[in-house]
Amino acid sequence: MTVEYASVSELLAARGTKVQVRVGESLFREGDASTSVYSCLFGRIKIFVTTPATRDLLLGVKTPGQVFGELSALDGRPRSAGATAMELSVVACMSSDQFLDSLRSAPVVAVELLRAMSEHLRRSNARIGARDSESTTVRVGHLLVELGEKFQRHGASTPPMSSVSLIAPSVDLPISQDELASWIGASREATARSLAIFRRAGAVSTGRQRITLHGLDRVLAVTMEAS
Amino acid sequence: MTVEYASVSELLAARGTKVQVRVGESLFREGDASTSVYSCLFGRIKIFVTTPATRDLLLGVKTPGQVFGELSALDGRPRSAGATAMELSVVACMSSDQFLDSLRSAPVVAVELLRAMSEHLRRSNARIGARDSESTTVRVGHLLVELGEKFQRHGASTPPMSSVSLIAPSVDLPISQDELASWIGASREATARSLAIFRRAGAVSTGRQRITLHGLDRVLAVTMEAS
DNA sequence: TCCCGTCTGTAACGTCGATCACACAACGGC
DNA sequence: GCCGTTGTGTGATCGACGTTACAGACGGGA
Repeated sequence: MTVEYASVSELLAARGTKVQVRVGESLFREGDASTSVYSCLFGRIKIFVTTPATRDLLLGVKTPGQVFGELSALDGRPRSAGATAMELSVVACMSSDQFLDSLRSAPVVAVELLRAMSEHLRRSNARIGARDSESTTVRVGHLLVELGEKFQRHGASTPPMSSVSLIAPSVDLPISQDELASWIGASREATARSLAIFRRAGAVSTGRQRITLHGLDRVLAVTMEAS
Repeated sequence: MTVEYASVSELLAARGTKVQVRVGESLFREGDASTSVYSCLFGRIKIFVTTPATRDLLLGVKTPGQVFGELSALDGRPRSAGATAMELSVVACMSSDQFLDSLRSAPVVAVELLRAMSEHLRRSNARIGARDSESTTVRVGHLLVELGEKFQRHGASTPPMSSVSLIAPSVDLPISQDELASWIGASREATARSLAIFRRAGAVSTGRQRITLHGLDRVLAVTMEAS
């Protein structure tokens, strides 16, 4: 007899195999034939496609409670994207067969997964629309806010330096400009130029492998006025 | 007692309400609160988002047997895209509630829908990747091939004019350059220039509201050499 | 500590495509 | 048939971004 779960992440947390992954370690790569499904329990996993030569393009960042790798588990086709740990993480995984059995015996979980995939599809479609009509600066701004939200939740944020920081707490993003650039599909130089705009506006500070956001609202404000 | 169906389209074909839609008629628009789910029984339905002003961006074309409008039915959020008939069509529709009940009582259908949505997600992600690395001409070529495949299946193709046509049958696309341009997210002028390349290569003929493909393989060949 | 590799920051230049501008063809209404 | 409207085809200009190039900063290893 099986216990009832409300979502795929609960199912995986309870019945999946726990695996620890180190920074930069890859769970699977684009084109792989593996069909396991994963759930992030701790840490951050980046999902990306490798487009022309060696350029990655960020599709999303998985944080605790989020499921990934479900596409190949559902249709049996090769991985459409790669998954790599951005920091020390713990994931739960399960074989495609066991996963599909669970879905068939627990329709509630299947419907919950359908809802989660709806969100993905909405995001992807919105991104397709945004691609054409937004400048590099706007795309940089959106990505910074998105990453900022992901990182401020469980991440180590900078201690407040003044009373202003209480209103707009700083968030450190431990990523290089190269990474940032490839994620939004722009050159590193264009990304650096855009970052300079945010820096001059006081919305971010930049350093080696580090981008500090001085309040997501301020970043968003600069993004907006760059229309 | 409910009959067992193998897929959502079968379910809708058997239990949904049939509706006829005329050319240009809209089933729902982006932002609408409706939550019905649809299946195309006959004809072609285009799915699109409206980005900045009055520009549409094509997300897909639904042909008989394909389901659409399922995102809002699954998560209850507003329509993320619009649906309009490209020609006289017949669709089957069902309320969100009845749809969700059916999924819960028929896990096989839910899993089948999950597989279909996996495909959508793969397509969307591939498109995000393609956006950055492909020129207008290449994007035009891909769209022409995609539309050509959709239209040659059930569409009225031009009668063969020579023995060559047997190898490379012509397909008529009844669309304007304006539409084509907005679908790939380019200006009409840039699209017209790209079409000129295909025309000079003999891969297509162009006319008023009409693009005739002289063999999908030839279109693809020109697309390739435009790398 | 020194040195080299990696990362950041910026400038110069070329190119693709958006925008503007205009000529012409096709179709529709009168 | 005549003319207004809509759609096609193409040239000119301009801006944003990719590319190339280089200078300086930081960090790790010998």
